[in-house]
Amino acid sequence: MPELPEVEVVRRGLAAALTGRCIAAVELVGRHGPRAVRRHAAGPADFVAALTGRVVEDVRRRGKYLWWALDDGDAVLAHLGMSGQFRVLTAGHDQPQHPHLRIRLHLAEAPAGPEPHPDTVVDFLDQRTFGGLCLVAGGAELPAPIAHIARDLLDPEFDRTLAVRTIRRRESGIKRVLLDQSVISGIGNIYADEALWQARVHYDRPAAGLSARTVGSLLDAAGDVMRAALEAGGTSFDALYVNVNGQSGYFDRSLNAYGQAGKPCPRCGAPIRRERFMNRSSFLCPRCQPLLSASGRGRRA
DNA sequence: CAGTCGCCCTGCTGGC
DNA sequence: TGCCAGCAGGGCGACT
Repeated sequence: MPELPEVEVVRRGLAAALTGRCIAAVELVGRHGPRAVRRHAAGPADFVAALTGRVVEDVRRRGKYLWWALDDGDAVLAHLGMSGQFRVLTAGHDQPQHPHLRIRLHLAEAPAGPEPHPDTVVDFLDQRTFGGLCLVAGGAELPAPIAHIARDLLDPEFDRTLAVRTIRRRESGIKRVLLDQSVISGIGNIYADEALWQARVHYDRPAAGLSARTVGSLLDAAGDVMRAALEAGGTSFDALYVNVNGQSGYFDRSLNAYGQAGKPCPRCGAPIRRERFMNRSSFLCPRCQPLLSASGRGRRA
């Protein structure tokens, strides 16, 4: 469930722990350790060897991806998938290993000293194993595997006018388009439903049939809700999303539609409904978010 | 080429 | 009590 706000919380935590540090040692842990680096084409052993001794210069993010810019221009690209977590441990990491631990990095102060920093470890945990890391040559600015991902709503260079135009050219339902990371990145199921609720738009309205003004307000709503979620430390329903210190965010208390089936719409009081769409759940207010606009406006050919 | 769909995976929950 | 279906769902590859 990590979407943009959750990944940004993680990025900030990793930046504080990794920037200016050297990766002194890399462990792939257990049966699923190698799986966590499956996107590294040269294989698990190469990943470990290639990463060891590298110095992290910066931690960057686009949409739901984050990457560590290394001082030689390469990058370590990471995606949390459904359940990936980074944990920074500065002391006491001799406790029993977490069952979902896949990768453990031992840090040292840069320039690389002969001894690993005794107390600083970065762990990658992943229950459902959809996430993972890989090393991308020359990827510090923007790793090639994610070059097709569009800028996200919190990117200073995000082009709202361009995004509105792109969305309105798509022959598909609006939620499908919002979830398409090549159109705008960072939005997942939770924030898509929240933005649609905020803008009073049904998830299956054809994107091409929406006015530029409606699409604009939808983007603004998505940006607003993700900024608010970021301030709240992200959305946590369970133990699957936490920050690098293992703490939950509390934005789930502020959700208006997602996960609220049966509860009254905070705006009009009608019960929020859960429907299946794209093999996922969609939550909406049937009164505020009608599939057909009130005027009927049937543009049937 | 744009759009759609199935699959990857683990762990928890609910029904019988 | 135990078993299994269903659910959670981001992203990619394979189709139409």
